[in-house]
Amino acid sequence: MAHAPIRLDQFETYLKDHGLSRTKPRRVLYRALASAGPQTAPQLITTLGSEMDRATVYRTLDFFLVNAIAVRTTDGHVELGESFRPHHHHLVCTICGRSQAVDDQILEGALTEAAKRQGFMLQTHQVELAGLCSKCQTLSKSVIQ
Amino acid sequence: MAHAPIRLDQFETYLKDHGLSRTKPRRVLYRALASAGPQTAPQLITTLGSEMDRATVYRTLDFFLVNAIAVRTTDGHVELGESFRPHHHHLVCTICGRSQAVDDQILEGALTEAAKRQGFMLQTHQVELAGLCSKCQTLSKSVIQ
DNA sequence: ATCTATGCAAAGTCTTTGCAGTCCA
DNA sequence: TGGACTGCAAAGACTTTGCATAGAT
Repeated sequence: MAHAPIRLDQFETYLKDHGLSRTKPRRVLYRALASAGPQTAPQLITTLGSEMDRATVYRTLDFFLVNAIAVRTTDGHVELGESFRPHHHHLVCTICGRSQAVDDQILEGALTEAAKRQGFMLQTHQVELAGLCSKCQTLSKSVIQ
Repeated sequence: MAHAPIRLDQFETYLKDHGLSRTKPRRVLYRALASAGPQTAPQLITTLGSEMDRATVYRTLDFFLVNAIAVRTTDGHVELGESFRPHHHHLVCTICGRSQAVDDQILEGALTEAAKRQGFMLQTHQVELAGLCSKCQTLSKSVIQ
């Protein structure tokens, strides 16, 4: 999964502007989410175990969620909020749980048009897609046949 | 939370048509989800603990998810899938709060195509749109100018 | 009759919590 | 310095797994 450059200074500014403490664990977790995308707590613990305690991962995750620095996705992963990454939606595989980002201008346009057909001027939207990824499509076929 | 009548026969038919076993625990879990709406595994275990084993709750939940009988929501709850409750999206006006249903085949097609572009076969989706309804667009213009 | 699903019980993970020490503003 | 944050360690909650039995087609 490709990601935009890590805007660590944007994060620091955000904390400062909101009167929140800037600590090492918060920076570490922010970098992890910015560079590796949506992850679960256990995944982050595995990756960051040497840099911060498990309890701190959970507490910092809660802190991020409460302060809108991150959001939870349909499949239980956590990712940076809208302010810290480009706008996109999710596509989750219902079998293997793999999740990938959708950044699709055609889809964005379709949403705007659909709203317009009903007389609305679209301001915001949330979209969650779920289905079978290419790998699981193949696997389920071979099982069924 | 108000819910549509429990279509247990629809569920039975679905299982039969897909060559899946119809068992008591599956019926119990289905009724629980149909009558009480989205719930977490622990909640279901508390409620149904006397009727089925914890392990069975988890296994049946997985079974429901894999077979698209249920889906997972953003906050980690599980609810019945599209086939077992009316499909609809919402369009909410951010000023007057008026909400209307969206039943737009073009939009549905656009979602399917967007998933396909990433190699996914779309099974379910959730869409929430928000913006200004025609009336409030007019009103806000007259206020601004 | 065969194959699948369930219950039981135990093991394995994940998450939360209390407290003492450390770091930030 | 004072208050907030972190690490450590233990407790608690959640989820998964193996195996024998019961149930479904």
